[in-house]
Amino acid sequence: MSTGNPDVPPQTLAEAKAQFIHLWGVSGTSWGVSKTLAQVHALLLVSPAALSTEDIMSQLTISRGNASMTVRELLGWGLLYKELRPGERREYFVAEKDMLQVTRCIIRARKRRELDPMKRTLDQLATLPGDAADADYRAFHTTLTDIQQLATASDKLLTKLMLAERSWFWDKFFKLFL
Amino acid sequence: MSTGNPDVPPQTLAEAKAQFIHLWGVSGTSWGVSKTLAQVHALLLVSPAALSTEDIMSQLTISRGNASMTVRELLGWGLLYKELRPGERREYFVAEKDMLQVTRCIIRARKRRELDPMKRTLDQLATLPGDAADADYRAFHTTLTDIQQLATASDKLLTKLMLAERSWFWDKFFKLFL
DNA sequence: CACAAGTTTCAGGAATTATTGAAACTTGTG
DNA sequence: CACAAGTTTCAATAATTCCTGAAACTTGTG
Repeated sequence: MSTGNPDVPPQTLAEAKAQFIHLWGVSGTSWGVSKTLAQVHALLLVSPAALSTEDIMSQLTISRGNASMTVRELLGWGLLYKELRPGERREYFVAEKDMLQVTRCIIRARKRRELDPMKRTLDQLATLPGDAADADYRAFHTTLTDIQQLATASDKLLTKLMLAERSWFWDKFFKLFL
Repeated sequence: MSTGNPDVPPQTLAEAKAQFIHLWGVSGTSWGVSKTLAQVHALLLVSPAALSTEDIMSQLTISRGNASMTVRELLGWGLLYKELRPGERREYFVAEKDMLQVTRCIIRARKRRELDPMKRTLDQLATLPGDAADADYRAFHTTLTDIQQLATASDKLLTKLMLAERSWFWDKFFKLFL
């Protein structure tokens, strides 16, 4: 599979797929997700059929170890499903294709890994007692309280998005905001 | 300044500051922002007074070059202001402390750098013509259209947040969602 | 139980990204 | 204009993160 050179309008489906996989890899990278993880996800997002580890390895030219670990991680995020075929030992994987579900999975995973621990630390830091006459203390305390507030608001918003009904989601997200 | 070891409840303001700076650095890293950038930002967020490059270097134990480049980048994001003191050549920097503004700056910068280019590529890929009877093409086209739709919705939401009045922001963000 | 087919693990190497530090540059001043 | 005080640049290096590949493991089968 080619490099997916961007900015050249794709002529064939294979080119377009390669460009999409490349795009997803680059985007992932700039949001702290490893290139391979994003690319395996992209590959499966545009595959109508389930793919085996073997398929993934060869289509993305990555090692067996990398493919295996990456697939397991995506399963952990809830972005992939195993497809077991009777009489075959080999495992196949399909991506969750519903972008609302995909969004929910990503929000859930990142909230759990990053936002929640961060909030715990902030809570602890914000309680530090101190001298209200000390400018240093006041600056620290005010900033921490403000950040805490923002973190709490984000948390609640994300939780709501995560649990929302599809209809609620589109109602609010579209009618209200756009 | 110490390492900011987390999970140990801070006893002094200096410890708490160090922990906050550490936290911000770690969080930045997992969202694709360099540790130093996040830490310089954190340092200035909790400093009541403006700091010079010299101050930043010594408080975070980083090199002059690193401090200079980082400060410039934060200025570019709109997260820092220069403070010039009459009769002094040295430049001082203050952080934007209003977390709503901070949020807007971050949204603006990341939208411009990541979301916008991505949307352009998606638009191009989604227009690829093809055979509706081909499962491969259908999978590609459907996924791309869905992602495009999500990207457009996010774009609009972020734009609205970015430009919103403070009152609108809190009204919607709190009353409606939480 | 020996083997085949497939999966997982992980130490070490490769690739990427961040940081340093010294030299070049700018700018105000006597 | 020479100097001092400060800032920026960037090639070299350090640190981090990612990926490979081979060995160990698992599991179904004759």
